[in-house]
Amino acid sequence: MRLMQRNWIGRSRGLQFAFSTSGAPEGFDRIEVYTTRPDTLMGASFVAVSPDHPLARHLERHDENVAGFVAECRRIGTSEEALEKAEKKGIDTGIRVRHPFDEAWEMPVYIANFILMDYGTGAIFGCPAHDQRDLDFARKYGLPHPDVFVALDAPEPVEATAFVPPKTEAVRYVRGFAGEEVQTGEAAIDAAIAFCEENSVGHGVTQYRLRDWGISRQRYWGCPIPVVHCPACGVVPENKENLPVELPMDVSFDTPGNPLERHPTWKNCTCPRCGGAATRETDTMDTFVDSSWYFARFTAPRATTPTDRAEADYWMNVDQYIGGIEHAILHLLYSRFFARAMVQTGHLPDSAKEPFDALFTQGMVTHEIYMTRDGRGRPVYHLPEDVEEGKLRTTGEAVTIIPSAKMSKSKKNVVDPVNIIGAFGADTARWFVLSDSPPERDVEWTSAGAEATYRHLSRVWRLADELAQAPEAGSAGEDLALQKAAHRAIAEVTRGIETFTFNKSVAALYALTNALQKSGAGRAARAEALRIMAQLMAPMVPHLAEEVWQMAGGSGLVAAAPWPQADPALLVEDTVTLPIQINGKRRSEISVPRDAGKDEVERIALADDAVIRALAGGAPKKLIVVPGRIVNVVV
RNA sequence: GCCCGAGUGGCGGAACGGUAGACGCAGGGGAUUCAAAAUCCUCCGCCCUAGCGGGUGUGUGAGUUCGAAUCUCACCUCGGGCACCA
Repeated sequence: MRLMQRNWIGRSRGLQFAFSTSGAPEGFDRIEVYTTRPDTLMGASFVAVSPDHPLARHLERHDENVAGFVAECRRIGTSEEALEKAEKKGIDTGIRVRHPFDEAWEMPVYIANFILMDYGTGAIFGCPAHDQRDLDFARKYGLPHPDVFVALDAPEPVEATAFVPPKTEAVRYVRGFAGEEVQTGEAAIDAAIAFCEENSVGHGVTQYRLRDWGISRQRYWGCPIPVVHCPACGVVPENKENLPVELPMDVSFDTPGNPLERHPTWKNCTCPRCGGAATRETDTMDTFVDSSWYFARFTAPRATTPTDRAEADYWMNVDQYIGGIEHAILHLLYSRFFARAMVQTGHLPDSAKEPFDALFTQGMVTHEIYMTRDGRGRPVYHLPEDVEEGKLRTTGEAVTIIPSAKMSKSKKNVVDPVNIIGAFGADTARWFVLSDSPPERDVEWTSAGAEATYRHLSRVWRLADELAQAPEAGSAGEDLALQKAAHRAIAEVTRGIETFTFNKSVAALYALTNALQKSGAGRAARAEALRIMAQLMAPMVPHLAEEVWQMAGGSGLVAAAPWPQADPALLVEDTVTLPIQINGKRRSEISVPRDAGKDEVERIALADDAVIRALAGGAPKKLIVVPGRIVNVVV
């Protein structure tokens, strides 16, 4: 998670410096470049700038060839996929630069299609030996590719494949200029930056990758952006007393597009500055803007200011964030950013700089997608409940089944638990949803088994109902056995809830139900076990739990009763069954007292039939006894 | 291409390096019933065996260990993210 965010932010440390030029137009006597590998400066063979670089823009106006090339780059440049497949191309500007360490060393300046204007300075120096893109480019245009460093074990010069070892790996520098001859890339980079700073060649720079942080969307569903477009004053912010600008309710979605665009009374307004006729911004904010700070707002939902500091101080932080992995680098990152800003503006306490104390990443619920096509061949999606055996319920038309994907309203592959609730009740629906899959995993939705869940809950109710018929007193042994089972359930259900493995909690409750059903315990012991069961299942099946609680003699509401505590003394067994392995394979098992010493376990194990057979009179080569766990005999 | 994550019965899934498959679903057999529903009992990874029992088995291949689903390395498949970032 943190790694994904780190990659997204794209922090890098490098060197920024300038090449001095010759033959360049006025105002371009220096070209600033940025590199994360300043240690490869002696392997430079060309300089390349982005088609959007000021130099390229300048040349575009004076040179037909350049204009043609740049236009071509822009044409391809729109689609990311095209960009990926596009060949590395460039055009020689005729301009030359001098190497910062050697006045006599000249290199050509290209405009190249693979250089991005919005990262670094929009200009690079190419080091073909240690960058595949640069190497492809250099080979295409017949430029040299001198090695800067070689592998320690196989010092071969670079040919078709650039030599790019991890920065943590030590290599031998053959054209180094700072630091040791043999050093890691990391060390060399640090040494190179230090060297360049000392010699006033350049300075170290930490870069962040900038990505699309635009917040506006052309749609109705979102907070209006409180900005007014005035023909006289231009773009004007709405006055504070008019905030918030609220969405109009009387909109229709009959025609495609943003309804705000064609809403006359909302769209037309007066300019907050000059009072003249103006129009509102019809773009709205993406929902991530709201979701990035709603948890802070929730601490004081009726406050007239964004937050109430006393309330925020009291309630923040968020104890537990639960969300899908798709939020990892979007919502979670934006929220952290917002929280930092809100700490600085005084809306949140300092401790909320990181607003979430814990994160649980839940899986997605998936379902098949059912599709037909309309008269014009456009896809039409259908709800699962409208489809039966591959055909539409209404018309009998066959549907195309698209493999399972995350549920989405637009694809209509959503299911509503309302069917289960209608047939079996809310308790069954909740238990069913929690029972099988651990929540961090993706699950294919199926309602198969809902009925079985209902049968199980009925069985629990029946067990409570039959309590009166149980014998007044059971044997002490049976009573104790049931008590132990109940306390084991307390331990397991509690652990399951605390670790979000609700499926394991449910499994433990099944086990307790089975134990109760088979038990010969007396009425008091059964009632106690039932009360514990009611408490343990209350979070999952609150209605049934209250009933069972009452039937078993609980007082008040089970929801108000304190969570039961497992008695450690009841969690241990007096005798344990130990598996016996012979050469690591399970061959037998023995029963020993819980507190049996190693010697005693050994003695019992060596008396076991299977062990005697395996040893055939000889002595074991080795005997491993892990108390309470296992015995392994090596022969 | 790079970076994460996951691969266990027919299915959902359990297993601090210590009896693989808990618990559930589906399925088989039986009891009860005139019959059914409901309920209860029982079996249930695969192969061999009449049975007792044996072999084999956690994506594939190696390794560490007395012992590996679990740890290490390589590979395969699937899912997700990023993707010319100098």
